[in-house]
Formats: sequence, C-alpha cells, structure tokens
Amino acid sequence: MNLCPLERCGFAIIGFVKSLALHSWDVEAREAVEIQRDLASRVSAEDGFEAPPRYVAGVDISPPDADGNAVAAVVLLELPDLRTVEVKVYSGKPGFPYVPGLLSFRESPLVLGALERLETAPDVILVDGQGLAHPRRFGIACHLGLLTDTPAIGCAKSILRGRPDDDLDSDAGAYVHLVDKGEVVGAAVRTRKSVRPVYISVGHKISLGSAIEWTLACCKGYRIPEPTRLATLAAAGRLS
DNA sequence: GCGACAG
DNA sequence: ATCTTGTCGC
Repeated sequence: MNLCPLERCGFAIIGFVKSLALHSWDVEAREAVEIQRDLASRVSAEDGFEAPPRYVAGVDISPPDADGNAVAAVVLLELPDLRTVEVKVYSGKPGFPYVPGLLSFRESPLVLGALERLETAPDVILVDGQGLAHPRRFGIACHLGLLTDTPAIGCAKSILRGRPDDDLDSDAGAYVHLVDKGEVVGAAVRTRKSVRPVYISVGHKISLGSAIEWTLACCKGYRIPEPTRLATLAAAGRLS
C-alpha cells in the first residue's frame, strides 16, 4: 500500500523487513539477535560496483536530547573532490535501547529516514559503526547496506570485536588486520599521521581492500573521514 | 563465573 | 554519546 520512499531515489529495500526497518524494530533483544543471525548470511564481501564510486554518503546520529529525541543525518559527497552535494536530517525517538551488538536496532530506523530524503542514490554508504567486525558478523553497516542494497562500509572509532594483527605504523594510510577468532573481520586504519586508528570493516557489497581504499580517499586531514565527520556535525545541527 | 562491551 | 584543562608530541 505505501510506496517505499527509498525506491524513489533508487534504493531497493528487502521486502520482508521493510515495514520493520522503516519504523521501529518492535522486537525484544532475543529476537534481534535471531534476525542478525538470519540476515548475516546475505551479506556480500565482494565488490558490487564498477570502479571508482562517485557519490559517497556518510551517516550518523546524535545522542538523544533531554526529551529523548535524536537526529540522524546523511551527507552526500562527490568524489574525488569531496564536494558536498546534499545534507538531509531526520529526527525521532529511538525505539530500542543501546545494547552493544544491537546498535542497528536503535539507529537504523532514523538513519533510513534520513537516507530516504536523498535525491541522489549514493554509490557507497560510510557508517559510523562496525560492519563484519561484530560478534555475529552483522554490525550496523551490514544492516544498512543490506536494507538499501547499497555498498556500505563500517567505520568505527573503537573496537567491538577482534584485535589488531600487528603493530600499526604511524604513517597515514597504514593499516593492519583486525582478527576475531582466527578470522580477519576488518582493519585498523591510520587515517592521518600519529592519530588513533579507525576500524574499517565490510558492510555490504564491497571487499575489505576496497573499503580501506575508499575510506582513505574520503579523508581530508581529520581522523574521521569526511562523510561521517560531516554527518556528525549535521546531526548536531552544526552544519546546515 | 568473569570480563568485555560500536554509539 | 555525554562530563572536561592543560599539556605533550608530531
């Protein structure tokens, strides 16, 4: 009955979770875990696009204010110059508490609300959180990538799961693998000299190597890549 | 049982 | 995520 707003700007939503995802995940933590286990097998870690992406969307959400309202923001940048093309926000009350490992059930409804306001479909989405570097290999970047059927990269500021493979060189662009239970689940990536690394992992329809490459291509002198950095500012109302 | 724990 | 100054190193 209702048209999926995401379809208007080129997204394809997986039907069986569409109504849940666009509103609130009215589920218990136990069900959420089962949903993750079920959806994890659908994630692709292979490059699903033709060479250099043009439009990169960064998404982030503000902490809830005193009334419990949070703001999700999406900033669309054009590579290679990182020119800002669109800034969209969507606010509401998160319908799920923050639980480590279940972040997407809290944040994805608001983020999707912001994404559906884009007029241009992104070639890749950069997400503030984990992708495969997650206990069930299904972090929020996988979740958003799968629901929008768009390549997605997890770019977290700290580790949820796994440990770095080795010592990390202090130069910009250096990276080491992030390993969990003997499996490479992501990478610690130095986005600028002598700052703490960010933790990159596959969200959907992209390889780890490409995820690292395009993340670095999105960096402009800050630790946090421009798409998510600007999305954080936009969600806080400090961009435009 | 204990520790670890994206935002 | 938030609360928080100055200080040290690149």
